[in-house]
Amino acid sequence: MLARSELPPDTTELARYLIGKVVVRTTPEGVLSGRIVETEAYPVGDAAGHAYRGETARTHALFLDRGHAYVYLAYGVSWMLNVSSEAAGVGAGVLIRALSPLEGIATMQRNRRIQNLRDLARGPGRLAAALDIDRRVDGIDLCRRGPLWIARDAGDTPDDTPDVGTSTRIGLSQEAQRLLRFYVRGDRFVSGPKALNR
DNA sequence: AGTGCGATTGACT
DNA sequence: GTCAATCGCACTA
Repeated sequence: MLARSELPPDTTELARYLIGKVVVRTTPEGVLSGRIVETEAYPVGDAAGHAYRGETARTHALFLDRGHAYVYLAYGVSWMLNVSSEAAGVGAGVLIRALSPLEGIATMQRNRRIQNLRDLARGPGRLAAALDIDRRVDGIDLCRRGPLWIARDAGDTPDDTPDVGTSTRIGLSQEAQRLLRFYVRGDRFVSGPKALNR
């Protein structure tokens, strides 16, 4: 499990820091997990961020201390998993965009109703569906063991650092030019157009 | 109360 | 490559 004190207290640094960490979901079906291979930062003052116009019922979790889950429904279709990223009362977050599946792959395949490993958790809505994430886990503390938390892979070593690329964020009409997306170069579980993944 | 549109996806050409 | 699905905000009146 990650201690809150080790999370960089800055949204953009946290987005970079979370690459390579592991999202763990515990359900009655068993443990589901995947390594984070793609994130996006939505820092303070970002017009594309949900916290930009202040706290509302929906965005409450973005204003919790860093390391809490903010989960919302996009386009009425897909759930999005974010990690709150600043001090309590300050609204900002990191969107988790893709996972490399680790544990519980058969259950994820059932949750997604597909077999193809590459498409299981490649994209924010897909990863939420694979891990059975929805509003039930909104506001959960990801720095405590529970239904949803973030871990460091047991196999990680300091010299095992992935090659992380930076690009513009995906699907935005505002603040579209800012380089706030982070991804593992060459990883087949990263989403987005080829041009953004060099 | 009505409107516009979004941090997406899957089906289809 | 195009496009509809589907829902809940945020905003206007």
